[in-house]
Amino acid sequence: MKKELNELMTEGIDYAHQLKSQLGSSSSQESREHLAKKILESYHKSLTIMNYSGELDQVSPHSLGVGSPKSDDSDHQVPHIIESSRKSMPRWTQKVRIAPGVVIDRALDDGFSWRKYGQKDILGAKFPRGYHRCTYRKSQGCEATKQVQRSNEDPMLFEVIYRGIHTCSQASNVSSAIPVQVLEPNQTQEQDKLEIVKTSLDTGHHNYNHQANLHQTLDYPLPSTINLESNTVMLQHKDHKIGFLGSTSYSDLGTNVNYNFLAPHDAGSASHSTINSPTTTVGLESPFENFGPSHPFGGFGGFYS
DNA sequence: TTCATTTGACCTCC
DNA sequence: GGAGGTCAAATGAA
Repeated sequence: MKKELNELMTEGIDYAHQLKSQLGSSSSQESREHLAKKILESYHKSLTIMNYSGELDQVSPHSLGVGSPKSDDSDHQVPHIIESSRKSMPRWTQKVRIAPGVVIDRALDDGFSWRKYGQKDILGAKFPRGYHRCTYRKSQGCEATKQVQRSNEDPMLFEVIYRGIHTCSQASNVSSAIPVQVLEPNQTQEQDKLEIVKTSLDTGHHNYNHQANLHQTLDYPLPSTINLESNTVMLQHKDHKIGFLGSTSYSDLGTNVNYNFLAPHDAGSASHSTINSPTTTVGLESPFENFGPSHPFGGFGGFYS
């Protein structure tokens, strides 16, 4: 299995190099897309293998309430489990900078529909924190929530804390749950994996027009081509056991590419629920879906989900 | 009429 | 006891 993994990763790197070399040439868009697709396939397979290495079983999808969201009894069977596992719910943070003139609601639109259920003044914060939950919480038992906090220093900067994974029908329409991953210092194995993926993705990004005004607090630079105001995602977990769980997407000339990668450990629930696919455990979407300008990814900063 | 937002009260955790 | 998070009634918008 290790050998197979190695080969797949190496294959991905090869394709990435090919893609990189083509970026400077006049090769066709199709050719580049084909290579990018190959890269994604390689990593998709690799991550699938990694996910099946056993570590994911620590947390079953059901235990996190991401079983069939349309189950009639979902509201009744899961609650106590959710209650006890709320702390271990996947949590990540995204920072969104609003450009002047941009409607805040639109800028913060991540493709999911949220219902605000509370607002609270936070100690030391100039602005109140808004509490939102998935609109389909009642009807589909979706436990995803988010908190929106405006920055003290920069009123145009919003910190959005997501908790839980969407299990509602939106999850299959809005492909990825998490945009880009920032690794914590003590993450090693997963970091290596991500680095490889990142390297590949970077090669594909460099040829894109730069319109992004990225505000970054990332440990590594984001591809400078992501078409969004800003994004920062940190997957947090108390015991740091969670691997990495993230995705990125970018757009170029109408072609939007969305990556969604996922590693072992506690991220298991997300891998199942993010895309609602019974046959896929790695949240890797078809990389070349075309989204119209009205698509969530085509909106605000182009992505997230 | 339905659905979303607001907001004070209540609950939970540290 | 205090701060953060959630509930739920009241209110508003479509």
